[in-house]
Amino acid sequence: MKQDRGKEMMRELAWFRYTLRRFLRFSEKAARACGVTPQQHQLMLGIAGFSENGRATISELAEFLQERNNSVVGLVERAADSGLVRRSAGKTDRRQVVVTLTPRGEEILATLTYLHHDEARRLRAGFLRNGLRRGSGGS
Amino acid sequence: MKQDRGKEMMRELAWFRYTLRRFLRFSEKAARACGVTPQQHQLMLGIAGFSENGRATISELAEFLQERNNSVVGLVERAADSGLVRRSAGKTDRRQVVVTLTPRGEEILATLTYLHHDEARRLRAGFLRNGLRRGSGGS
DNA sequence: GTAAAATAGATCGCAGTGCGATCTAAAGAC
DNA sequence: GTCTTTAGATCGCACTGCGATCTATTTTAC
Repeated sequence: MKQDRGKEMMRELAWFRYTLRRFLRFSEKAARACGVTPQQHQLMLGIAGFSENGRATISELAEFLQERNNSVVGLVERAADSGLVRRSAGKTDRRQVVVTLTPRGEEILATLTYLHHDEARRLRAGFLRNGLRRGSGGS
Repeated sequence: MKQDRGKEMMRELAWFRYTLRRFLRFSEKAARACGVTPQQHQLMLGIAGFSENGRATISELAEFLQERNNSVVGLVERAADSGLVRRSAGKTDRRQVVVTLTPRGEEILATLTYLHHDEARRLRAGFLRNGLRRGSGGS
């Protein structure tokens, strides 16, 4: 019946989101344990892992974080105040602001990356195992 | 060198989180397009997909949403005001509050579930393809 | 049985944070 | 040169999740 089909989709999605949230809580907790906010952690990850050379503009970070431009401005400012990142004017385009990590930021990010790697792998392995069984519910 | 190993982990994690965020934004946008907040959507998903029989307590929903008890109380109240869910006292344990979906809530959730299914499947397939290549870096 | 401890929610005020609207400055179009 | 576009910055606001605290019910201890 159609009801069961929809019900099965909901169970699948619910499990998926629940697993996702548990991972995100783990991540937040890890960040705070390292003395930074979760947002600051993601900001640093964007600088080091999303851009090519470890330098990112506000707009690039906004894309990575899927946030509005102005939200990132404030985030970067607070991270700079905390000594995690550094801001410098762009060379070719002086409108741009290039954000890089400080040594302290690099150190904290390295720790967090190490902490996250296993957990993220587990998460994805879980998705692989349980998430793509198309057998349940018949074709 | 160890630096490259850490860098590779960061790129992997950054890509992972970026993909995740894009999915979450998609989900939020879909929810709002259906006239509910993203939180209300997740609440409804918890009621229908996390519990066994379509009835969930505040505590169960708090576990599903990975939030504090009191946060869920407010969320449920607003969802009830919007006519999405209904609250009733527990039979066996009168401390408990059992939350169920209204017909309108069911309808909206069904629409959202349908919208999400393909997207979630794509997401997980992407994780499967790109996320688990352990070849890079060898072992 | 009754008293104490534990549990499920509810209430209150607060802080963080992301957003819309608006503004400035630099770059590009013509 | 002027006009338009783009990259950020500034401001106030609204939402929402949390900690602390409180009430009501259930369970445990005796």
